[in-house]
Amino acid sequence: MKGKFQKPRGTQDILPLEQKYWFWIEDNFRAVMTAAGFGRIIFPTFEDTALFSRSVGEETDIVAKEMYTFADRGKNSLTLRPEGTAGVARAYIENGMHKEPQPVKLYYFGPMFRYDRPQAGRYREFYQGGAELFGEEDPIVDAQMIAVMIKFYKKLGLKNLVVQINSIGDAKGRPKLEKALVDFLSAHRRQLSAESKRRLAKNPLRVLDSKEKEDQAIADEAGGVLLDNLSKESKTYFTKVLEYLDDMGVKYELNPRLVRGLDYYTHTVFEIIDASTGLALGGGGRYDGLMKILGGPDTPAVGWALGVERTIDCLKKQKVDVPEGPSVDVFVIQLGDEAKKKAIRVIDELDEAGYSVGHALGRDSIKAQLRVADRNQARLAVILGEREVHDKSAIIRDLSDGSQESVADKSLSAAVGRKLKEKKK
RNA sequence: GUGGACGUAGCUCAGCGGUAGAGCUCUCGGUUGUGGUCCGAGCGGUCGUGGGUUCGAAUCCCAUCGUCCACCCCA
Repeated sequence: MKGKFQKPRGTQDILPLEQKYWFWIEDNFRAVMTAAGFGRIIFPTFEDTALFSRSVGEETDIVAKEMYTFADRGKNSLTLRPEGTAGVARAYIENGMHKEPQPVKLYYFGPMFRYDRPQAGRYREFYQGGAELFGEEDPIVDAQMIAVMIKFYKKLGLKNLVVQINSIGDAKGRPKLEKALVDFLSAHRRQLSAESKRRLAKNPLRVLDSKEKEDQAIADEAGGVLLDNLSKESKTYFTKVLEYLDDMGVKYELNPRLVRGLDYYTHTVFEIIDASTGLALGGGGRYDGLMKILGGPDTPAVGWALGVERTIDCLKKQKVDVPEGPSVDVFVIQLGDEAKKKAIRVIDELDEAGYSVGHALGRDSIKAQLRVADRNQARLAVILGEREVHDKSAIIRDLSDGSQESVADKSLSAAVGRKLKEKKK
Protein backbone atom coordinates (compact mmCIF):
# COMPACT_ATOMS: atom_id res chain seq x y z
CA MET A 1 0.00 0.00 0.00
CA LYS A 2 1.45 3.26 -1.04
CA GLY A 3 -1.55 5.40 -0.23
CA LYS A 4 -2.59 8.42 -2.13
CA PHE A 5 -0.04 10.88 -0.90
CA GLN A 6 3.67 11.17 -0.55
CA LYS A 7 5.56 13.69 1.46
CA PRO A 8 6.61 16.87 -0.30
CA ARG A 9 9.96 16.81 -1.96
CA GLY A 10 12.90 17.30 0.34
CA THR A 11 10.98 16.62 3.54
CA GLN A 12 11.28 13.56 5.75
CA ASP A 13 9.45 11.46 8.28
CA ILE A 14 11.66 10.85 11.26
CA LEU A 15 10.51 7.59 12.82
CA PRO A 16 10.88 6.34 16.41
CA LEU A 17 13.98 4.28 15.70
CA GLU A 18 15.76 7.40 14.53
CA GLN A 19 14.86 9.45 17.56
CA LYS A 20 17.79 8.43 19.71
CA TYR A 21 20.02 10.60 17.53
CA TRP A 22 17.70 13.54 17.85
CA PHE A 23 17.46 13.22 21.59
CA TRP A 24 21.22 12.86 21.82
CA ILE A 25 21.73 16.08 19.90
CA GLU A 26 18.95 18.07 21.49
CA ASP A 27 19.88 17.01 25.02
CA ASN A 28 23.56 17.76 24.57
CA PHE A 29 22.86 20.98 22.77
CA ARG A 30 20.65 22.19 25.55
CA ALA A 31 23.13 21.12 28.20
CA VAL A 32 26.13 22.77 26.57
CA MET A 33 24.35 26.00 25.72
CA THR A 34 22.79 26.32 29.13
CA ALA A 35 26.11 25.73 30.84
CA ALA A 36 27.64 28.40 28.62
CA GLY A 37 25.05 30.90 29.77
CA PHE A 38 22.76 30.96 26.76
CA GLY A 39 19.00 31.25 27.14
CA ARG A 40 16.69 29.51 24.74
CA ILE A 41 14.54 31.47 22.36
CA ILE A 42 11.60 30.25 20.30
CA PHE A 43 10.66 32.56 17.47
CA PRO A 44 8.30 32.38 14.51
CA THR A 45 8.71 29.84 11.76
CA PHE A 46 7.66 32.52 9.28
CA GLU A 47 8.36 36.23 9.19
CA ASP A 48 7.89 39.21 6.93
CA THR A 49 9.59 38.42 3.67
CA ALA A 50 11.48 41.71 3.81
CA LEU A 51 13.18 40.70 7.07
CA PHE A 52 15.05 37.99 5.22
CA SER A 53 15.74 39.86 2.01
CA ARG A 54 17.17 42.78 3.99
CA SER A 55 19.32 40.81 6.38
CA VAL A 56 20.40 37.80 4.37
CA GLY A 57 20.93 39.88 1.24
CA GLU A 58 19.01 40.26 -2.01
CA GLU A 59 21.85 38.84 -4.03
CA THR A 60 22.30 35.66 -2.04
CA ASP A 61 21.03 32.37 -3.43
CA ILE A 62 18.90 31.95 -0.36
CA VAL A 63 16.88 35.05 -1.07
CA ALA A 64 17.10 34.99 -4.84
CA LYS A 65 15.81 31.47 -5.36
CA GLU A 66 15.38 29.40 -2.24
CA MET A 67 12.71 31.06 -0.14
CA TYR A 68 9.29 29.66 0.56
CA THR A 69 7.37 32.88 0.15
CA PHE A 70 3.60 33.15 0.25
CA ALA A 71 0.88 35.72 0.70
CA ASP A 72 -1.45 35.18 3.62
CA ARG A 73 -5.15 36.01 3.54
CA GLY A 74 -4.35 39.54 4.58
CA LYS A 75 -2.11 39.91 1.53
CA ASN A 76 1.07 40.15 3.59
CA SER A 77 4.13 38.61 2.03
CA LEU A 78 5.51 36.08 4.47
CA THR A 79 8.41 33.65 4.20
CA LEU A 80 9.18 30.40 5.94
CA ARG A 81 12.45 31.11 7.70
CA PRO A 82 15.46 29.98 5.65
CA GLU A 83 17.81 30.58 8.60
CA GLY A 84 17.63 31.69 12.20
CA THR A 85 19.76 34.76 12.68
CA ALA A 86 17.38 37.26 11.08
CA GLY A 87 14.50 36.19 13.28
CA VAL A 88 16.54 36.21 16.47
CA ALA A 89 17.95 39.63 15.65
CA ARG A 90 14.45 40.92 14.98
CA ALA A 91 13.27 39.50 18.32
CA TYR A 92 16.20 41.12 20.11
CA ILE A 93 15.19 44.52 18.82
CA GLU A 94 11.45 44.07 19.11
CA ASN A 95 11.69 42.93 22.73
CA GLY A 96 14.03 45.71 23.75
CA MET A 97 16.72 43.29 24.73
CA HIS A 98 19.36 45.96 24.09
CA LYS A 99 18.25 47.42 27.41
CA GLU A 100 19.10 44.26 29.25
CA PRO A 101 22.61 43.77 30.54
CA GLN A 102 24.85 42.93 27.60
CA PRO A 103 25.81 40.57 26.21
CA VAL A 104 22.52 38.86 25.49
CA LYS A 105 23.14 35.22 24.66
CA LEU A 106 20.45 33.18 22.93
CA TYR A 107 20.21 29.74 21.40
CA TYR A 108 17.55 28.03 19.30
CA PHE A 109 16.70 24.72 17.74
CA GLY A 110 14.15 24.20 15.03
CA PRO A 111 13.23 23.72 11.39
CA MET A 112 14.36 25.94 8.54
CA PHE A 113 13.11 25.92 4.97
CA ARG A 114 14.87 26.34 1.67
CA TYR A 115 13.54 25.56 -1.75
CA ASP A 116 16.54 23.76 -3.11
CA ARG A 117 17.21 20.54 -4.92
CA PRO A 118 17.54 17.80 -2.30
CA GLN A 119 20.77 15.86 -1.96
CA ALA A 120 22.80 14.07 0.65
CA GLY A 121 22.54 16.17 3.82
CA ARG A 122 20.37 18.71 2.10
CA TYR A 123 16.65 19.02 2.56
CA ARG A 124 13.92 21.55 1.96
CA GLU A 125 12.89 21.33 5.56
CA PHE A 126 15.84 20.79 7.84
CA TYR A 127 16.77 21.48 11.43
CA GLN A 128 19.34 23.85 12.75
CA GLY A 129 20.67 24.48 16.19
CA GLY A 130 22.08 27.96 16.53
CA ALA A 131 23.45 30.52 18.92
CA GLU A 132 23.68 34.29 18.83
CA LEU A 133 25.51 36.68 21.11
CA PHE A 134 24.58 40.35 21.05
CA GLY A 135 26.13 43.49 22.45
CA GLU A 136 29.81 42.72 22.73
CA GLU A 137 32.56 43.36 20.27
CA ASP A 138 35.75 41.78 21.44
CA PRO A 139 37.92 39.16 19.77
CA ILE A 140 37.60 36.93 22.79
CA VAL A 141 33.85 36.73 22.25
CA ASP A 142 34.36 35.48 18.71
CA ALA A 143 36.78 32.89 19.99
CA GLN A 144 34.42 31.84 22.74
CA MET A 145 31.56 31.33 20.37
CA ILE A 146 33.68 29.00 18.30
CA ALA A 147 34.86 27.23 21.42
CA VAL A 148 31.29 26.58 22.56
CA MET A 149 30.43 25.06 19.22
CA ILE A 150 33.45 22.79 19.38
CA LYS A 151 32.60 21.83 22.91
CA PHE A 152 29.19 20.70 21.75
CA TYR A 153 30.64 18.54 19.00
CA LYS A 154 33.12 17.06 21.40
CA LYS A 155 30.35 16.19 23.80
CA LEU A 156 28.48 14.47 21.01
CA GLY A 157 31.50 12.28 20.47
CA LEU A 158 32.44 13.46 17.00
CA LYS A 159 36.02 13.45 15.85
CA ASN A 160 37.90 14.63 12.82
CA LEU A 161 36.23 18.00 12.65
CA VAL A 162 38.11 21.02 11.41
CA VAL A 163 37.44 24.65 12.14
CA GLN A 164 38.14 26.84 9.16
CA ILE A 165 38.38 30.52 9.83
CA ASN A 166 38.88 33.76 8.00
CA SER A 167 38.22 37.48 8.32
CA ILE A 168 36.41 39.63 5.81
CA GLY A 169 37.00 42.86 7.70
CA ASP A 170 34.50 45.36 9.04
CA ALA A 171 31.98 47.53 7.22
CA LYS A 172 34.26 50.55 7.19
CA GLY A 173 37.02 48.66 5.45
CA ARG A 174 34.71 46.81 3.09
CA PRO A 175 34.78 49.35 0.22
CA LYS A 176 38.56 49.30 0.13
CA LEU A 177 38.62 45.53 0.38
CA GLU A 178 36.13 45.09 -2.41
CA LYS A 179 37.92 47.59 -4.57
CA ALA A 180 41.21 45.78 -4.18
CA LEU A 181 39.49 42.52 -4.94
CA VAL A 182 37.67 43.88 -7.96
CA ASP A 183 40.87 45.39 -9.28
CA PHE A 184 42.68 42.14 -8.91
CA LEU A 185 39.92 40.01 -10.36
CA SER A 186 39.27 42.40 -13.22
CA ALA A 187 42.86 42.10 -14.21
CA HIS A 188 42.31 38.36 -14.56
CA ARG A 189 38.78 38.64 -15.86
CA ARG A 190 39.35 36.58 -18.97
CA GLN A 191 40.30 33.51 -16.96
CA LEU A 192 37.23 33.59 -14.74
CA SER A 193 34.18 31.38 -15.17
CA ALA A 194 30.94 32.93 -16.36
CA GLU A 195 29.43 32.63 -12.93
CA SER A 196 32.37 34.36 -11.33
CA LYS A 197 32.16 37.18 -13.82
CA ARG A 198 28.58 37.70 -12.81
CA ARG A 199 29.56 37.71 -9.14
CA LEU A 200 32.39 40.06 -9.80
CA ALA A 201 29.81 42.68 -10.65
CA LYS A 202 27.26 41.83 -7.97
CA ASN A 203 29.15 40.43 -5.01
CA PRO A 204 32.89 40.15 -5.61
CA LEU A 205 33.58 38.41 -2.31
CA ARG A 206 31.70 35.38 -3.50
CA VAL A 207 34.21 34.78 -6.27
CA LEU A 208 36.51 33.52 -3.56
CA ASP A 209 34.54 30.43 -2.74
CA SER A 210 33.91 29.51 -6.34
CA LYS A 211 34.28 25.82 -7.01
CA GLU A 212 34.69 26.21 -10.76
CA LYS A 213 37.93 24.62 -11.82
CA GLU A 214 39.09 27.54 -13.91
CA ASP A 215 38.68 29.87 -10.95
CA GLN A 216 40.76 27.97 -8.44
CA ALA A 217 44.17 29.49 -9.02
CA ILE A 218 42.86 33.03 -9.15
CA ALA A 219 40.63 32.57 -6.16
CA ASP A 220 43.58 31.28 -4.16
CA GLU A 221 45.50 34.42 -4.99
CA ALA A 222 42.48 36.59 -4.36
CA GLY A 223 42.33 35.18 -0.84
CA GLY A 224 45.76 36.63 -0.30
CA VAL A 225 44.65 39.95 -1.72
CA LEU A 226 41.81 39.96 0.78
CA LEU A 227 44.09 39.38 3.75
CA ASP A 228 46.60 41.97 2.56
CA ASN A 229 43.94 44.62 2.27
CA LEU A 230 42.29 44.16 5.62
CA SER A 231 42.37 47.40 7.58
CA LYS A 232 44.91 47.58 10.35
CA GLU A 233 42.19 47.31 13.00
CA SER A 234 40.58 44.36 11.29
CA LYS A 235 43.88 42.59 11.03
CA THR A 236 44.60 43.17 14.69
CA TYR A 237 41.13 41.97 15.60
CA PHE A 238 41.56 38.82 13.58
CA THR A 239 44.99 38.11 15.01
CA LYS A 240 43.60 38.36 18.49
CA VAL A 241 40.78 35.97 17.71
CA LEU A 242 43.36 33.45 16.57
CA GLU A 243 45.48 34.00 19.67
CA TYR A 244 42.54 33.41 21.95
CA LEU A 245 41.66 30.27 20.06
CA ASP A 246 45.20 29.06 20.65
CA ASP A 247 44.85 29.83 24.33
CA MET A 248 41.57 27.96 24.48
CA GLY A 249 43.13 24.97 22.82
CA VAL A 250 40.83 25.18 19.81
CA LYS A 251 42.49 23.95 16.67
CA TYR A 252 41.72 25.76 13.44
CA GLU A 253 42.82 26.16 9.86
CA LEU A 254 43.12 29.48 8.15
CA ASN A 255 41.15 29.52 4.93
CA PRO A 256 41.66 32.82 3.16
CA ARG A 257 38.98 31.88 0.65
CA LEU A 258 36.28 31.33 3.23
CA VAL A 259 33.52 33.89 2.76
CA ARG A 260 30.04 32.97 3.79
CA GLY A 261 26.94 33.03 1.67
CA LEU A 262 25.05 35.57 3.72
CA ASP A 263 25.61 39.27 3.31
CA TYR A 264 25.51 40.29 6.93
CA TYR A 265 28.86 38.94 8.02
CA THR A 266 31.77 41.11 9.11
CA HIS A 267 35.15 40.30 10.62
CA THR A 268 35.38 36.71 11.68
CA VAL A 269 33.75 34.00 9.60
CA PHE A 270 34.14 30.29 10.28
CA GLU A 271 32.88 26.86 9.37
CA ILE A 272 33.08 23.46 10.99
CA ILE A 273 33.93 20.87 8.44
CA ASP A 274 33.80 17.10 8.64
CA ALA A 275 37.27 16.27 7.42
CA SER A 276 36.22 12.92 5.96
CA THR A 277 33.47 14.27 3.71
CA GLY A 278 34.48 17.88 3.33
CA LEU A 279 30.90 18.82 4.15
CA ALA A 280 30.23 21.78 6.42
CA LEU A 281 28.32 20.79 9.54
CA GLY A 282 27.85 24.35 10.60
CA GLY A 283 29.19 27.81 10.36
CA GLY A 284 28.85 31.37 11.44
CA GLY A 285 30.57 34.61 12.07
CA ARG A 286 30.33 38.15 13.30
CA TYR A 287 27.65 40.46 11.91
CA ASP A 288 28.02 43.85 13.49
CA GLY A 289 26.05 45.67 10.84
CA LEU A 290 22.85 43.70 10.87
CA MET A 291 21.07 45.37 13.77
CA LYS A 292 21.19 48.75 12.14
CA ILE A 293 19.96 47.39 8.86
CA LEU A 294 16.94 46.08 10.73
CA GLY A 295 16.31 49.49 12.27
CA GLY A 296 17.58 48.60 15.70
CA PRO A 297 20.29 50.15 17.84
CA ASP A 298 23.78 49.66 16.50
CA THR A 299 24.69 46.42 18.23
CA PRO A 300 27.58 44.09 17.54
CA ALA A 301 26.78 40.40 17.26
CA VAL A 302 28.29 36.97 16.62
CA GLY A 303 26.49 33.76 15.89
CA TRP A 304 26.53 30.35 14.30
CA ALA A 305 24.22 27.60 13.22
CA LEU A 306 24.73 23.91 12.72
CA GLY A 307 22.83 21.42 10.60
CA VAL A 308 21.19 18.70 12.65
CA GLU A 309 20.69 16.16 9.85
CA ARG A 310 24.29 16.54 8.78
CA THR A 311 25.44 16.08 12.33
CA ILE A 312 23.39 12.90 12.57
CA ASP A 313 24.90 11.61 9.34
CA CYS A 314 28.27 12.26 10.87
CA LEU A 315 27.36 10.45 14.10
CA LYS A 316 26.34 7.44 12.05
CA LYS A 317 29.37 7.54 9.82
CA GLN A 318 31.68 7.67 12.81
CA LYS A 319 29.61 5.00 14.55
CA VAL A 320 29.31 7.08 17.67
CA ASP A 321 27.72 5.07 20.45
CA VAL A 322 24.47 6.93 21.06
CA PRO A 323 22.35 5.90 24.04
CA GLU A 324 19.32 3.81 23.15
CA GLY A 325 15.85 5.09 23.74
CA PRO A 326 13.88 4.24 26.86
CA SER A 327 14.04 0.54 27.68
CA VAL A 328 11.36 -1.55 29.32
CA ASP A 329 12.15 -2.66 32.85
CA VAL A 330 9.30 -5.05 33.33
CA PHE A 331 6.70 -6.51 30.99
CA VAL A 332 3.33 -7.58 32.35
CA ILE A 333 1.76 -10.68 30.84
CA GLN A 334 -1.79 -11.87 31.45
CA LEU A 335 -3.71 -15.05 30.70
CA GLY A 336 -7.48 -15.09 30.94
CA ASP A 337 -10.12 -12.47 31.68
CA GLU A 338 -9.55 -12.24 35.40
CA ALA A 339 -5.82 -11.94 34.93
CA LYS A 340 -6.30 -9.22 32.35
CA LYS A 341 -8.16 -7.15 34.92
CA LYS A 342 -5.50 -7.83 37.50
CA ALA A 343 -2.87 -6.82 34.98
CA ILE A 344 -4.41 -3.37 34.70
CA ARG A 345 -3.87 -2.83 38.42
CA VAL A 346 -0.38 -4.35 38.42
CA ILE A 347 0.74 -2.21 35.49
CA ASP A 348 -0.49 0.85 37.30
CA GLU A 349 1.23 -0.14 40.55
CA LEU A 350 4.59 -0.81 38.87
CA ASP A 351 4.31 2.36 36.86
CA GLU A 352 3.73 4.39 39.97
CA ALA A 353 6.65 2.68 41.65
CA GLY A 354 8.76 4.29 38.93
CA TYR A 355 9.50 1.40 36.57
CA SER A 356 9.03 1.56 32.87
CA VAL A 357 6.34 -1.00 32.23
CA GLY A 358 5.51 -2.76 29.00
CA HIS A 359 2.48 -4.83 28.13
CA ALA A 360 0.45 -6.25 25.28
CA LEU A 361 -3.03 -6.35 26.74
CA GLY A 362 -4.52 -6.86 23.31
CA ARG A 363 -2.79 -10.22 22.92
CA ASP A 364 -4.03 -13.36 24.57
CA SER A 365 -1.46 -16.08 24.09
CA ILE A 366 1.50 -16.13 26.43
CA LYS A 367 3.74 -16.92 23.51
CA ALA A 368 2.81 -13.79 21.63
CA GLN A 369 3.15 -11.66 24.74
CA LEU A 370 6.60 -12.99 25.53
CA ARG A 371 7.65 -12.33 21.98
CA VAL A 372 6.62 -8.71 22.30
CA ALA A 373 8.43 -8.50 25.63
CA ASP A 374 11.54 -9.84 23.97
CA ARG A 375 11.31 -7.40 21.10
CA ASN A 376 10.96 -4.55 23.57
CA GLN A 377 14.10 -5.82 25.25
CA ALA A 378 12.31 -6.04 28.55
CA ARG A 379 14.45 -7.28 31.38
CA LEU A 380 11.79 -8.90 33.52
CA ALA A 381 8.34 -10.29 32.86
CA VAL A 382 5.56 -10.48 35.42
CA ILE A 383 3.23 -13.34 34.54
CA LEU A 384 -0.35 -13.38 35.76
CA GLY A 385 -2.58 -16.38 35.08
CA GLU A 386 -5.73 -17.71 36.67
CA ARG A 387 -3.65 -19.49 39.26
CA GLU A 388 -1.95 -16.28 40.30
CA VAL A 389 -5.27 -14.46 40.49
CA HIS A 390 -6.52 -17.06 43.00
CA ASP A 391 -3.26 -17.20 44.95
CA LYS A 392 -2.92 -13.40 45.02
CA SER A 393 0.57 -13.80 43.63
CA ALA A 394 2.62 -13.23 40.49
CA ILE A 395 5.49 -14.91 38.71
CA ILE A 396 8.56 -12.87 38.00
CA ARG A 397 10.56 -14.17 35.10
CA ASP A 398 14.08 -13.05 34.34
CA LEU A 399 14.07 -12.75 30.58
CA SER A 400 17.80 -13.09 30.14
CA ASP A 401 18.20 -16.50 31.80
CA GLY A 402 14.62 -17.74 32.12
CA SER A 403 14.68 -18.17 35.88
CA GLN A 404 11.38 -17.60 37.64
CA GLU A 405 10.06 -17.07 41.11
CA SER A 406 6.62 -16.64 42.57
CA VAL A 407 5.93 -13.70 44.88
CA ALA A 408 2.89 -12.48 46.78
CA ASP A 409 1.00 -9.53 45.32
CA LYS A 410 1.85 -7.18 48.11
CA SER A 411 5.59 -7.67 47.76
CA LEU A 412 5.54 -7.56 43.95
CA SER A 413 6.96 -4.13 43.29
CA ALA A 414 9.61 -4.58 45.97
CA ALA A 415 10.62 -7.88 44.40
CA VAL A 416 10.76 -6.32 40.96
CA GLY A 417 13.00 -3.61 42.34
CA ARG A 418 15.29 -6.16 43.94
CA LYS A 419 15.53 -8.21 40.75
CA LEU A 420 16.34 -5.18 38.63
CA LYS A 421 19.03 -4.14 41.03
CA GLU A 422 20.61 -7.59 40.96
CA LYS A 423 20.70 -7.51 37.20
CA LYS A 424 22.53 -4.25 37.10
CA LYS A 425 25.47 -5.70 38.98
C1' G B 1 18.19 25.98 -12.14
C1' U B 2 21.55 21.98 -15.23
C1' G B 3 23.18 16.84 -16.16
C1' G B 4 22.88 11.50 -14.92
C1' A B 5 20.98 6.92 -12.38
C1' C B 6 16.69 4.86 -10.27
C1' G B 7 11.28 3.98 -8.48
C1' U B 8 8.41 -4.02 -8.03
C1' A B 9 5.54 -6.77 -0.78
C1' G B 10 6.65 -2.93 5.62
C1' C B 11 12.44 -3.32 4.42
C1' U B 12 16.60 -5.00 0.88
C1' C B 13 16.25 -6.47 -3.95
C1' A B 14 15.59 -10.28 -8.38
C1' G B 15 12.42 -10.46 -12.75
C1' C B 16 13.08 -6.62 -18.10
C1' G B 17 7.19 -8.36 -23.80
C1' G B 18 3.25 -13.78 -22.23
C1' U B 19 -1.04 -15.40 -15.94
C1' A B 20 3.72 -11.21 -9.93
C1' G B 21 9.23 -13.69 -6.98
C1' A B 22 13.20 -14.28 -2.92
C1' G B 23 15.35 -13.01 1.76
C1' C B 24 14.24 -10.34 6.15
C1' U B 25 10.07 -8.41 9.01
C1' C B 26 5.11 -9.41 10.58
C1' U B 27 0.87 -12.99 12.17
C1' C B 28 -0.28 -17.96 13.57
C1' G B 29 1.28 -22.90 14.71
C1' G B 30 5.11 -26.91 16.38
C1' U B 31 -0.91 -30.07 22.10
C1' U B 32 -2.31 -28.55 28.25
C1' G B 33 0.14 -21.24 30.86
C1' U B 34 6.69 -19.51 28.76
C1' G B 35 10.22 -15.41 24.51
C1' G B 36 14.90 -14.70 22.03
C1' U B 37 17.36 -20.12 18.21
C1' C B 38 15.14 -23.84 14.98
C1' C B 39 11.02 -25.88 11.82
C1' G B 40 6.24 -25.15 9.27
C1' A B 41 2.19 -22.28 7.42
C1' G B 42 -0.01 -17.67 6.41
C1' C B 43 -0.82 -12.28 5.62
C1' G B 44 1.01 -8.83 2.27
C1' G B 45 1.86 -5.81 -4.38
C1' U B 46 -3.95 -2.73 -9.55
C1' C B 47 5.11 -3.51 -10.24
C1' G B 48 5.18 5.47 -8.10
C1' U B 49 1.13 7.91 -11.07
C1' G B 50 -1.18 9.11 -15.92
C1' G B 51 -1.17 8.34 -21.00
C1' G B 52 0.58 5.58 -25.42
C1' U B 53 2.55 1.21 -28.52
C1' U B 54 1.03 -4.13 -28.60
C1' C B 55 -3.35 -9.74 -29.32
C1' G B 56 -0.74 -9.10 -24.57
C1' A B 57 3.38 -4.25 -20.67
C1' A B 58 6.39 -4.57 -14.15
C1' U B 59 9.06 -5.23 -18.76
C1' C B 60 9.04 -0.69 -24.78
C1' C B 61 7.79 4.94 -25.51
C1' C B 62 6.12 9.82 -23.49
C1' A B 63 4.70 12.80 -19.48
C1' U B 64 4.45 13.56 -14.34
C1' C B 65 5.73 12.94 -9.11
C1' G B 66 9.49 11.20 -5.93
C1' U B 67 14.50 9.26 -4.47
C1' C B 68 19.78 9.24 -5.11
C1' C B 69 24.39 11.32 -7.34
C1' A B 70 27.19 15.39 -9.58
C1' C B 71 27.02 20.70 -10.53
C1' C B 72 25.13 25.22 -8.31
C1' C B 73 24.67 26.48 -3.37
C1' C B 74 24.59 25.68 1.57
C1' A B 75 23.36 23.56 7.11
